[in-house]
Amino acid sequence: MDVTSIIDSLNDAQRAAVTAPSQPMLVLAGAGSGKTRVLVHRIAWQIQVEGVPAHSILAVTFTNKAAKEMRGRIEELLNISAQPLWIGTFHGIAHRLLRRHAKQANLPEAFQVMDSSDQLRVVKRLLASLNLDEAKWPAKQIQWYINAQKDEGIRAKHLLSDNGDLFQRQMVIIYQAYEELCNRSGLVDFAELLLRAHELLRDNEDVLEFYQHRFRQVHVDEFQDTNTIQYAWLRLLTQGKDNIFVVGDDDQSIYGWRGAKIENIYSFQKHYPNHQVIKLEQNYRSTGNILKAANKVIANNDGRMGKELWTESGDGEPIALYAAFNEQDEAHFVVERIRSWVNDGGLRSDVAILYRSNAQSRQFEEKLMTTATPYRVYGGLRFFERAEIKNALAYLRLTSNRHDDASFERVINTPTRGIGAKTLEEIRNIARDQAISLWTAAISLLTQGGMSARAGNALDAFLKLIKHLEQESEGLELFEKVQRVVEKSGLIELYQKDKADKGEEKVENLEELVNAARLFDKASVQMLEDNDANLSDLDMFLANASLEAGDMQGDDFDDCVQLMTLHSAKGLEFKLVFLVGVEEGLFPSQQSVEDIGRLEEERRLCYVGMTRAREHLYITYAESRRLYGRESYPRPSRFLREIPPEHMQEVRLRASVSRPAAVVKPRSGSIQMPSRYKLGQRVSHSKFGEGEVLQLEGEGAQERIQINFKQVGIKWLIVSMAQLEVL
DNA sequence: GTGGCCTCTCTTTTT
DNA sequence: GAGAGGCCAC
Repeated sequence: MDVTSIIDSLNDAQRAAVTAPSQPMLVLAGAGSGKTRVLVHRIAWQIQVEGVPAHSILAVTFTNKAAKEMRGRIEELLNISAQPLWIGTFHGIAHRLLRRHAKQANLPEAFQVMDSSDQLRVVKRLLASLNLDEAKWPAKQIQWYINAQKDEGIRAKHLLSDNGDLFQRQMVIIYQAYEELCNRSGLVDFAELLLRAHELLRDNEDVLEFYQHRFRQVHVDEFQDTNTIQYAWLRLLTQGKDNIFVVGDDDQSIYGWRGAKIENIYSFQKHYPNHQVIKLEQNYRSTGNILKAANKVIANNDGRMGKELWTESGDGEPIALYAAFNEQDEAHFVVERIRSWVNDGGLRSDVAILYRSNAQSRQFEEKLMTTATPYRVYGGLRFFERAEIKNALAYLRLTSNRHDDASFERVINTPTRGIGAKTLEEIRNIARDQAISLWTAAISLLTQGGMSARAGNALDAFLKLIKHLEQESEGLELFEKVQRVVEKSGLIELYQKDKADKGEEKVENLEELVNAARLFDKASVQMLEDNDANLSDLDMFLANASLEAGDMQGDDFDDCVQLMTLHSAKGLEFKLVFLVGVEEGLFPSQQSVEDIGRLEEERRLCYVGMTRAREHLYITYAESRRLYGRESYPRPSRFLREIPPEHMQEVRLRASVSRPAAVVKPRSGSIQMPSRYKLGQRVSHSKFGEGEVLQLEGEGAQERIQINFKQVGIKWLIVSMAQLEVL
C-alpha cells in the first residue's frame, strides 16, 4: 500500500503520532507545529492503513470553520468523500445525537435550538413572571449561572438539597423554573445540547453501546478548550477502549472564562493510564526571534506541561516595539507601516492588527479609511443574529411549533398590531397559572372572553396569521415558505416604512434570508443518515441558523488588512502582525490582574498573539489613551518586560515628526516620561501654568514623573510629554 | 406606541 | 463616550 502521501511530509514527532497503534494519545502541539495536519493525517492513516471504515470515525472540533477545514483536507489527502465521517463541533454532534434519539433524550421531536440571545430573553421573561426585580437578579448573571451549572453537568434537582444562602437558593429556584419552561416550550440552549447528549448516553445503555461500538476512533481538536461536560461525554464514548486521540496546547487555553478546563489535559493522563504523550515542538511558522520571545513570555506561567518551540528557520528581525504618544498616534504608526509594506509589494491580507478588545478597532478603522486601505473587521453581529432575521425566524418557528414561547413573545406585536402590554400580561398570567404555553393561553383568553373588542380582534388576528402561514405553506419549497412568512408577517412592510437609514438594509437582509433558504442544502447539514430523525426542511434550516449563525459571511478573498481580537486570531497566521494596545489595564485587562489564574490566561493570550506572526511582529502601546471617555495614562504591559531585550528593538520616529497635543486633566497618579526631566525642574503648561517636578522613578522610557502645578491650585497632575516645555 | 431622556456599564466569544 | 435599556410623557 502506498502510504507516502500520508507520512512523507511529516517530521518524526508528527509521524509517530500519526502512525501510533490505537491507544489513548495526547498530542501536545505548540503553536504552528502542525496540529491540524497531524489530526488530518492520523484520520487518513486509520482509514487507509488500519482499514477503519470512514463512518466509524468521529472527529470533534469547537468551531464550524475548523470542522469544515478538517473535512476538506481529509478529502483532499485521500481523494475520497468525507461525507460518512462524523466531523463536527461538540454542539453539532450533540444536536445530531439528540435529533436521532429525541425520545430517549426526553425531548419533543421538533425541539428548537436557542442561541444565547434567545436564552437571555427567556430568562428575562421568566424573571418577570416570577415577579423578581431585575435590578436584584440581573438576567445576564442568571444566564451565566445556569450555563455554568450545565457546563458542570449539574441540574437544578442536584442543587435543591443544598443549604446555601438565600441568594443561592433563589438561583436554584430560578434555574428549575427555567428548565421547566424550556421543557414546556421544546427549547434547548447551547449548554443543554451538551448536557442532554451526555445524559442520553449515560442513561440509555443501548444507545451508549451502539455509539461506543460505532465510533472505532475518536479524535478531539483543541482539547484544552473542553469543559467538564464535554470531557465527560468523551469519556463515556471511549470508556474501556483505547481509541481516543486528542490534540491540544495547554499554553493556548484562552477560554477558561467560559468554562474550559485546562485541567482536562492533566485528568486525561489519569483517566487513561496507558496513554502516550507526544509533543510537537518544531515550529514551521515564525522566525527565531519571535519564537524565543514567546517562549520567554509563556515561561512565566506556573504548572505548564512544558514545551519549548524551536525552528529551523533563521532568527529573522527582532520584534519591533513602538511607544505611541496616544491611541491616534498608535493607529497612525500602524497604518503607515502597512502602507509601506504594501508599497514594497506585500499583500494586505498578510497583515493583521490584533487587539484585546473590540472597542480598539475603531481608531484603526478610521485611519485605514482615510488612507483608503481596504480592511476587514472580524466579529460583530452576524447574519442570523440580526434583529430582523431573528424576527423572521421566530415566525417560522411558531409555524413549526406553536408552543415556542420565546418566539411567540418576540413577534406577537412585531410589527405592532395593537396587542399591548396589558393583553400580553394577561396571557402570561394564564400561561403561568396553568403551566401552559403562551399560545394555548392566548386561545384560552380569547374563548373565555372579557377582553375589549379591539384587543380581542388584534389577538385573534395574530393567531389566525400564524395558522394561515402554516396552512398555506403546506407542500411548498422551503424558500417559498420563508418568502411567504417574510411578506405576510408584515416585516418587510415594517422595515420599508422605517426611513432611518437601516430600514433598507433590513429589507435586503430579509431577502437574503429567502435566498439562504433557497440555497440551503440539507445534505450538507450532515443529518440525513439512514435512521436519522425525520425532520422537516424547515426544522433543519432553523436548527442550522442557531448552530451556524455566522457561516453566511463566507470567506473573503479580497486583499484586505485583517482586524480582529486576539481570541479570534487563534489558529490563524500572518506574515506581518501588529499587537496593539499592550498596556496594563488593557492587556492584561484590568479585571484580570488581581487573580493569578486569570492573569496567566492573559499571558497565554499574549503568547497566542505573538505566535500568529510569521515574519514580522510589531508591538505597540500608547502613553496616553482615551478610554471610556476619559484620558488615561497606562503603563506598558508587564508582558513587555518579559520579552528579553535582545529579541526586541524600539522603533524611533524621525525627529521631525511632531507629536499631537492631548488634553490634560487634573488627576492623581503618575505618567511615563523620558529621562530629560530632573527633580525640582520647573515645567510650564499653557493651561495650568508653571509647576515643579516632585518625583521621578525608573529610567528611560519607563520613567514616571509627578508634577505639582501651583498656579491653578491643583496638587497632582498627570500630563503627557507634549504638554511639557522645559523652562 | 413612540420618542426623548436618564442611568448604567464598559473583556474576550463559539456554539 | 457610546450604546443599551428602562421609564415616563404624550
